[in-house]
Amino acid sequence: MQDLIKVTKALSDETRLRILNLLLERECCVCEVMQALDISQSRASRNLGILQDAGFLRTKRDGVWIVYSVDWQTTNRYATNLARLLKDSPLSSEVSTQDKERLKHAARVGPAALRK
Amino acid sequence: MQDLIKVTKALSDETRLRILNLLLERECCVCEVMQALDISQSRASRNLGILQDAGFLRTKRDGVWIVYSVDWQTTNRYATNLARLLKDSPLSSEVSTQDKERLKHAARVGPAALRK
DNA sequence: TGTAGATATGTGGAAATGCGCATATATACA
DNA sequence: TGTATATATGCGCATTTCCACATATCTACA
Repeated sequence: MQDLIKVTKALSDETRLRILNLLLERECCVCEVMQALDISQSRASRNLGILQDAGFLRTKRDGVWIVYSVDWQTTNRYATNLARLLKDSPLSSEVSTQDKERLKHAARVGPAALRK
Repeated sequence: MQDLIKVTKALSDETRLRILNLLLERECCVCEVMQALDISQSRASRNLGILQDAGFLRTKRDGVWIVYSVDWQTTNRYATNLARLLKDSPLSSEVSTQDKERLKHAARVGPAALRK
């Protein structure tokens, strides 16, 4: 039961829904998520962490960057089911369209560079 | 997107998860839910309302009682998917087992009678 | 038509959540 | 081995959520 609660709680937030929706398109590092959703670094990092803790995401290091991607091998079966549901019918709202558009132009450049 | 948030938010609470899990067994009036989960009347009513608002439940009147049941005809497709997911693999925790056990012995008797 | 009783809802308070800001951590690369 | 920089996290504040208690509503049935 706690597994299911964790999963639904993770998805019951607009920011995290947008992030998962984005990562279903392609894997991203934190700084790309920041740019795509136009949110702060701590906000991106924290919400990615919550999605990962719920079993939706996994990480790998790529040079300087931590790359998050959807974890289809997760042990939380509910997460797999929900991720598939969202993949089969992606968000179609104005916001999520913009997210994906901004992702196209996002550079793999960290917060330090973005501040300038 | 808001539909999906509403649905996941509705399920991200233990009380409501227990209620939906219960109603997947059989329809119930509010007083039966109170008894099965051993919760207060206002708590039962409010959470049933939230589940209904999210698209999971529908109601019908049966004499003095309002009977809640899973709405498989809901317009919120996410609700149908989640309800099916939960139906296919019901909660198996200690708590939910007790809920179903208490439901067996629940009488269709209102709060007034239960207070005595 | 009155009323008992089942259900819904207003309210206040405690706890949880989400965020920005500042700072800590950790690692790639010189 | 030092350091620049990407990511994680402690903290305080504002907002939301959840509950119990009390009260309102609404309808079946006398």
